[in-house]
Amino acid sequence: MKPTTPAAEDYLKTIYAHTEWQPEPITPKVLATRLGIAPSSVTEMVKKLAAAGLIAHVPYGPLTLTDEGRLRATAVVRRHRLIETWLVRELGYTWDEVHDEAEVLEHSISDRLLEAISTHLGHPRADPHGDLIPAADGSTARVRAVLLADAPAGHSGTVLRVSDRDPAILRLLADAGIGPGSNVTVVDSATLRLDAGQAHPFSADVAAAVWLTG
Amino acid sequence: MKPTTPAAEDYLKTIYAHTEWQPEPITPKVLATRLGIAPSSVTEMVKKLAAAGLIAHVPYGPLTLTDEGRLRATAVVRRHRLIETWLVRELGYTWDEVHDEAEVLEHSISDRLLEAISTHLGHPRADPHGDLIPAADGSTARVRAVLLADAPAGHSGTVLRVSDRDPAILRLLADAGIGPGSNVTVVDSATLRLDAGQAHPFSADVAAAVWLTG
DNA sequence: GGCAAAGTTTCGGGTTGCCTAAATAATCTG
DNA sequence: CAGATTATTTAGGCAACCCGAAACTTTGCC
Ligand SMILES: [Fe+2]
Ligand SMILES: [Fe+2]
Ligand SMILES: [Fe+2]
Ligand SMILES: [Fe+2]
Repeated sequence: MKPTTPAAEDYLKTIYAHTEWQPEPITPKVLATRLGIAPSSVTEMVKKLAAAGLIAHVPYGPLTLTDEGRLRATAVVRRHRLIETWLVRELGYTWDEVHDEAEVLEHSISDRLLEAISTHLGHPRADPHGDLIPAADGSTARVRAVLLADAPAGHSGTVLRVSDRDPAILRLLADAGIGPGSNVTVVDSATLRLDAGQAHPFSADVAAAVWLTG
Repeated sequence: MKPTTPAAEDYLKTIYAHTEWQPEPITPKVLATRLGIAPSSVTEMVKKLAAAGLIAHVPYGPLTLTDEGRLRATAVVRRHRLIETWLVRELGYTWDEVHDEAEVLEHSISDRLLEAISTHLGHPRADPHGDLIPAADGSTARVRAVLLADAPAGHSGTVLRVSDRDPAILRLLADAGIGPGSNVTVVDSATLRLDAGQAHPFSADVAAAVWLTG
């Protein structure tokens, strides 16, 4: 089967990522927005990916990965998250600085290097943001999680994951001492209590980026 | 000034590398061969690089770097060699395995990551093959060296550098225990004595890859 | 049901970087 | 120094990705 190009890898990864924490498949419009390109460009690439058997697509319908497509996607995600973990653990990066670097390197490193890094790190299961790292065979654990925005007042849980899409949110949370593993209680729709200690107000943006145990 | 593409970086790097251990500037034909592409492709890219002020070129003449071009080239060489050093020192690669990986990564890592790696390694001055690593400002030390093929019988010296172009040669030398820092004596045009110890026959290919102190 | 808005695709273009084949310039050789 | 060889450039094409504008579906709403 034909090797995937960096551009194709980004399409597959983004299609995959969209269903990682919610069920609905992605549409071309949303995909175009996420990738920062024109919808017409998506149509074109979608045709190629469908022809290559990596995605299923009926005209005007949503985009879903085939088994082969999902395998390719998780391979990219594995690269991305291992690179992020490595940058934080070995090279002094903070969790808000690693995403962009990983975005590039995920398309460049060889399988050999990837596994060397994984071994070097002791085969971590999650990246600095709490995202699970798929295994080399593509298998991924599934975790039940509740978006902070959807958590009722009084809900108590552990922070599982923070989306790394917005570095500013990551810096904000780091300053508050909140990250994966933190035990928190939702005081009200805009306030969080950390470890039965200090209360922190939070914005809607933050609420849409933080995931807690159910 | 316009950022360089991976392809352009490879052109500049290869033009630079050609004059690193010998004076004659490279010709389009040789450059095409080194890059593994057609001569006409070189003509095309050369026009762009000349227009960008990175190389000097008169039709049917040789290719030489401008100051700006040399700066860009040494930046790529710095990346390449730091990556090679990092792979060997931190990730268990042997010196014959690193070149191809570095060939890709040199175009992908950010300045930030490059300097983090350099710091992590304690700012090494040479890569695993003995090639000097240019400083961040582009400055490079110059070393007088003699190609083993040009060394007279009886010549004694230290191995300064082994070309990493042919991994087989690197494996051969590693097996013989010969590398940068080894003290050797040229017995005759096909035999080398290591540290006044064991004698090793060597081929013309090896003789063209090993550089000794003068 | 009918129509406007939103989403998707088609179409014509543009850039980068590569190719082969053919033309042209430079160099070598007898 | 002329013909042959080699190097270089020109010309025409191709694949990967991207774009905007226009056409065409689908959806949402009165
Ligand atoms: Fe990320
Ligand atoms: Fe992440
Ligand atoms: Fe190398
Ligand atoms: Fe090297």
